[in-house]
Amino acid sequence: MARPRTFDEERALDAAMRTFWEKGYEAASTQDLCDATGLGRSSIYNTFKSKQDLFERALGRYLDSMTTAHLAILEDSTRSGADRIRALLALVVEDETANRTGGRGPGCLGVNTTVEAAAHETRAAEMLERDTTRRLSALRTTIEEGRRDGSIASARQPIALARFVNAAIAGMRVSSQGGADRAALESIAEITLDALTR
Amino acid sequence: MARPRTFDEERALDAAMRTFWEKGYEAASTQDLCDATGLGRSSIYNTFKSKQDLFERALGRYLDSMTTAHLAILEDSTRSGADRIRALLALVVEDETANRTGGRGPGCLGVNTTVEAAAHETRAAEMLERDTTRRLSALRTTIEEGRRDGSIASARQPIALARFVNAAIAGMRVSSQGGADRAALESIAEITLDALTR
DNA sequence: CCGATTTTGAACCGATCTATCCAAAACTCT
DNA sequence: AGAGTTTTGGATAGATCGGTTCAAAATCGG
Repeated sequence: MARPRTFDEERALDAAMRTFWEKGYEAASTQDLCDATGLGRSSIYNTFKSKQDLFERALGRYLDSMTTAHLAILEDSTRSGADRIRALLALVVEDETANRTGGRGPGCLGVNTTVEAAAHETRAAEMLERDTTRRLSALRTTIEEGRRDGSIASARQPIALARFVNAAIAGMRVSSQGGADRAALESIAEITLDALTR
Repeated sequence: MARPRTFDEERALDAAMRTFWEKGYEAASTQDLCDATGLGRSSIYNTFKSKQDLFERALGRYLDSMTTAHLAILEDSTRSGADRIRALLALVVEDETANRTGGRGPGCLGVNTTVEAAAHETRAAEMLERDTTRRLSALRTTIEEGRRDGSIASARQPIALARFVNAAIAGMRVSSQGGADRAALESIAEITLDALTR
């Protein structure tokens, strides 16, 4: 056929994702993306239609891996509902402290995009909306199971509790970017659980 | 002396603030700022040192007005501690739904800046840190008073509860930008209060 | 009413932005 | 090996970026 690629598209996507993650959509220049991926402009524009397209693919990759990991915890039927939520929040704490060696880290690309780009970027907003729906659905199911197994005592509607937990995660991520340390995040997680279990 | 200004610096600052608020720091161009304020480039650069300086002043103005309003609620000694927190969360719900006629609104400039710019903009990060300290301090005091007046039952440390409430507010703001409607925000606020009162 | 001083608008600066173009290189298939 | 196809790097385009310069306009004190 023809000359084959000398790079791995998945790897390039990962590198691009990290760049958008660290710098934000606007602040990440095509040159930054070239440097990060090790590709030339032509290769990038040949593989991806535009910076926007590359961003959307990177965002999709990020959301999918992140939410898949969260759903795996929420669907672990060997633990009580409350325990799964607890484990989920612990993972978020781990995430936020891991992505931060020394200074403050890049936070969560989903939250960042919701705040920075969801207003103008229709496509990204749609992806985020689908992701939120997926997360809320899993959270609601887990909470309903927690109600049944007795680990979740709150009489609030499961969907409302699900939105609450999702908001709490976003709040923890913003707090982390605002300088909250691990202990602070852990205590926020504990109190979030109080609202469900007590 | 000399020719006087034909514009009101405060009004210009407000217009600039709104622009940064709606578009974000990076995405707001100097042309956008000229259009929004109605000023020429020269007037802007004569009055403010740079885009960065203008942004910092706009951010300071925003944080101060926002946090002053929040502190007024938290320091209203005619209400119980829990009631003050409830009123604060209600104000946030009001804010988020008011800033959003039809589509989704610009959210909160404080949260936006924490997510978008706090990593690179040292000055902005310091302003946000001071603001957070101020907010947490007032929240902690209110929570301590709520413990004394019996409206707040949680045995968690007041400072931890303060961080939790602050994170909940950020979470509500991100949720709002992610498309949550008024009813959703109200239920998140209610459940946030559950964690304190029960 | 005039000199001093400041504001103002418009032109302009170099840098950088996203994106395209093009010719050389690299590969497959016949 | 040659024809055909794709990748690749570098040059380049056109727009826009933040910021400066400058002369005209406007206002003051005297």
